Amino acid sequence: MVRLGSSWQLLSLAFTFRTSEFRNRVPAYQIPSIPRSIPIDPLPKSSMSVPSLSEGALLKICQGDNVDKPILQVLGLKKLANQNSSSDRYRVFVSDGQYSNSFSMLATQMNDKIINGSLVNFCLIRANNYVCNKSDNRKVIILYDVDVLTQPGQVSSTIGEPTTLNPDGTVNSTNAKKPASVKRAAESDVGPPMAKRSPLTTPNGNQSAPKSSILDPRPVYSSSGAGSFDPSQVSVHPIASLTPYQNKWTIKARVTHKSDIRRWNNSRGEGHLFSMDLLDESGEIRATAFKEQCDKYYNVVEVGKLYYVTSCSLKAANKQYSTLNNEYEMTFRDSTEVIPCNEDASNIPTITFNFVKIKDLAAASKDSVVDVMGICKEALDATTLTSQRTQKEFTKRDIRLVDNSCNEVNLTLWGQTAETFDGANNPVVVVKNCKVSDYNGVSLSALSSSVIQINPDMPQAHSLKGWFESEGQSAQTQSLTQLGARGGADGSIGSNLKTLGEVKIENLGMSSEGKPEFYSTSAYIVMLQKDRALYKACNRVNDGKACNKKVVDQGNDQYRCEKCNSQLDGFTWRIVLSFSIADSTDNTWVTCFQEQAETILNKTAEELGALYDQDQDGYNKVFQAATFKHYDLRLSCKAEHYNDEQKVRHTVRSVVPINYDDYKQRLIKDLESAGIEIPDKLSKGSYL
DNA sequence: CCCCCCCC
Repeated sequence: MVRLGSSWQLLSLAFTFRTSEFRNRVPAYQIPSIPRSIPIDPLPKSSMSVPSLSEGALLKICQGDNVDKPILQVLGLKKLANQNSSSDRYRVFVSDGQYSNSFSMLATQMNDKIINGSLVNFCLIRANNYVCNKSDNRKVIILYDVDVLTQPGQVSSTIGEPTTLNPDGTVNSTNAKKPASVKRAAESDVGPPMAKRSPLTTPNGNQSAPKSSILDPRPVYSSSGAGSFDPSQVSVHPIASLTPYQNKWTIKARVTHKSDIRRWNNSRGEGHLFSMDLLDESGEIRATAFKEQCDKYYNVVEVGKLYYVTSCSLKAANKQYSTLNNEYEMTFRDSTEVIPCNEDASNIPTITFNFVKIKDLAAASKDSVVDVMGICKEALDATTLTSQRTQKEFTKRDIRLVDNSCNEVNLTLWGQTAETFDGANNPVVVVKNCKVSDYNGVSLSALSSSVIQINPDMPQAHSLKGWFESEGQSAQTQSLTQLGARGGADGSIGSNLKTLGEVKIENLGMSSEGKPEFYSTSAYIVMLQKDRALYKACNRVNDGKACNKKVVDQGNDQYRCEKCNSQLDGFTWRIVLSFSIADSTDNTWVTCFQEQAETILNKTAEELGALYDQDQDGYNKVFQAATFKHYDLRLSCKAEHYNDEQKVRHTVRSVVPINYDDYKQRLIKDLESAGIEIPDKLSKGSYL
């Protein structure tokens, strides 16, 4: 009964389909899942009657005709091998009673109908929304929205004797039935007027399709004919159907994001590029234009507008750098064209937001990507910094957002966005795709993929503005971003709280190349390196900043600083302290500098230098006294190379004597979450 | 062919 050829597997390899879920940008409180109980589609009142199939619909669809809501029978379902996709995909064998087609796919948002048992073999469906896509030489029908018209078991056999369509959507002359009933596209009375045929646009010959009058493929726009673009000649493909294996296609999509032009210069060469995000009914994809294409199209493309885009190269998207819901990304090539589209755009979605209330950011996991809307309560000035890591200069600006959850959060803007931001008159700021960071508690950081809108004309924005003007600006609010809230500069125990054993097991600091990772811990100092703890430093002040680089003692009260390239009469003592910290799980050697070292040794660098010169015994006692003290520490760690060997260096960023109230509360919580009951005699209540 | 998103 169900005819499953070996091509099932082939198709599953060539075909990819993505869900409309936004993967990789799912905070902890928003876990996508398939609902467990889904109501079965409402049935017609006369539930025992079986509607007629739309005979011939599948052939028409494969020829490009638009058949309105055809009624089809499901003859088979096959779950495809899950290729790292977040959701199962089903291939459907469908029949219209006259023809059957084994190259149909069920959009994943329809999966619930299979899971709840309503979409079963032999059932009848109405395809409310579908597309027919040409993938290589195959016609693939994607069923976006179907209603199941029969109850399970109501129909238990194949209706009619359908002829299987060829993979390319054609039918062989020997088994073609009732061809007269199949109208030519141009004569069709359903759907929009179709394009005229041209012999030049039938590229694939008719080897497998002798009955050419019926079986000619639809005209396909050829980008080789410069300036020949005619939207009416074009078969528009859904973004979700694009794969690297197709050469010629056109999408009709809205630009939801456009990056600045960025320049690069590395070992592989130099150049410049911009990228944009494209959205249609079926999905989204990022497109990048390099060099000539960047110059050609940067000014053509406007955010929010619709374009036909043709013939880019597709390659696997690097999910590390994109939160877009697509396995692929596009690269412009010479033959790519981007043509503004002024047609009706009602079916092309506009950018959508999935706003998270500021209050709820406290529960969002670090590095998740969220959309936020808030009133800009304050905008600090833009400042210029130099990255320690890359030595590149960049601009940043912190702004403070508040919403009607009466919570505030800092959002950091970067680069051009930071420079041009205008926070005057408390604008509504909408930001799509910003990163949740644990800096100073909870804060937000814009990404290059962030879309920022100021005072957008949206109902929620107007209502937020109204709230702020009427009550918000004088309301009692609380900020999630504050020093010390979670791992702040005051050293209070903070976010990313780890035991030393966890830090090692998790290889903290090893993953992100050269970029420090921060963590907090409570530990004892068990051993200090007292030799080489001091160095003589350059005391020159340049631009208000001390040089502090190590100087060479010339022996005649003269010191040489290579950094400043100068001879000095004096120096200042500075401390670089190495010590080992331990908790019940492990121990770690860490480094700390001047300020934190002075806290730990309870001496200033100058005092310690004097002891070093004049009182060896006193110097040693300073280190003895510092041993076996218990601290709350904030550390950063990153991998560094020491001749071929990779080691993680841990640096103390802040240190305060342990807060035992906090510490015992954490221990009690840990014990309880491990399922251990706290005996009553410990009067837990007094601790919590 | 980029892939930086920086601050502690």
